[in-house]
Amino acid sequence: MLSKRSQYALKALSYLTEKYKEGPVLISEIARKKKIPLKFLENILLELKLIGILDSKKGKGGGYFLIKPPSKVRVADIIRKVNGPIAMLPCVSLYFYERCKNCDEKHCALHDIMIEVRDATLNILEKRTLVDLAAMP
Amino acid sequence: MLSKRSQYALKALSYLTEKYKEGPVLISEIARKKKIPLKFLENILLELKLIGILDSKKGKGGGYFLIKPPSKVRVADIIRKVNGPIAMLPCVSLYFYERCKNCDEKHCALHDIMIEVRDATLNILEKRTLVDLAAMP
DNA sequence: CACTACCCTACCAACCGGGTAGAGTTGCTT
DNA sequence: AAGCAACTCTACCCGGTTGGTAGGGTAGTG
Repeated sequence: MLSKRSQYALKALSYLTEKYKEGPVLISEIARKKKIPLKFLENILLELKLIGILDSKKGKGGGYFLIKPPSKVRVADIIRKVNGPIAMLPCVSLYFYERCKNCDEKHCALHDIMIEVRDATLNILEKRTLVDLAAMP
Repeated sequence: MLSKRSQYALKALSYLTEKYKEGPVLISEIARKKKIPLKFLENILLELKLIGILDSKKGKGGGYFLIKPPSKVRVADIIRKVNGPIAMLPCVSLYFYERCKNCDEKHCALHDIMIEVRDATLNILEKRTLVDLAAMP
């Protein structure tokens, strides 16, 4: 499961994508519309800014906004940065790889299965961007 | 990512599958061979017994053993019982479903993407059993 | 009797999912 | 130019869970 933090981050980003052309959006507006605890969201948006996905403007008329066009931001990358590895095991992660101490990867059946799962997942998440998240009928 | 607990559980079960015909296996043997902290493993095996995957025998010649043929135990079910939901969001989980407070599932693009991911994952994990975990060359 | 699973307590460090207070920056108004 | 309101930003605190380490006691079985 994605952490609450990651779930909220995705929800917030999808809202910011909808409002992409309308300039800065208030934290409080996002919190209200997406039903996210205000102070927690504040913290999450700050992280997304440090990561380089969002930027913010202080003072009246301020708020948060996407720094890049939504079509350039992949869902897989957001999840990796906010939640961590997408793979189920460290020894099959592409971006967070760690060697397995208790098995030989060449002869580990668990390893093979989890690589399959990882590839199937990435095949979906790396093709999707924020644009796909905001596609509302 | 799977929790350490789940990773250890899978490793332990794959070892018990290899030794399926040889009777009870000592906790200490599993811990040594799979490099799992002994006391932590003790706790994990106990849970697997309560869940109904293992049984144990005390005294000399005792230990833990599989209660069912390895071919009857699906990897997906082990993960669900030890780790929890396989899906990335509660609102797309089959066995741990929770309604989404901040979106309408019929019009939520995130929801749709995560259902795709879930199905791709389950398509692999529900076909695999312990037999596949122990397949060593 | 020795062996082994079982069960309990206590401790620790780090992270998660929040809550609360207040300081700092900016823009608008007067 | 001053002041206020609208905002972000920073910091600290809480209870619970994760992933251990360590130790000891109990009970069933060959």
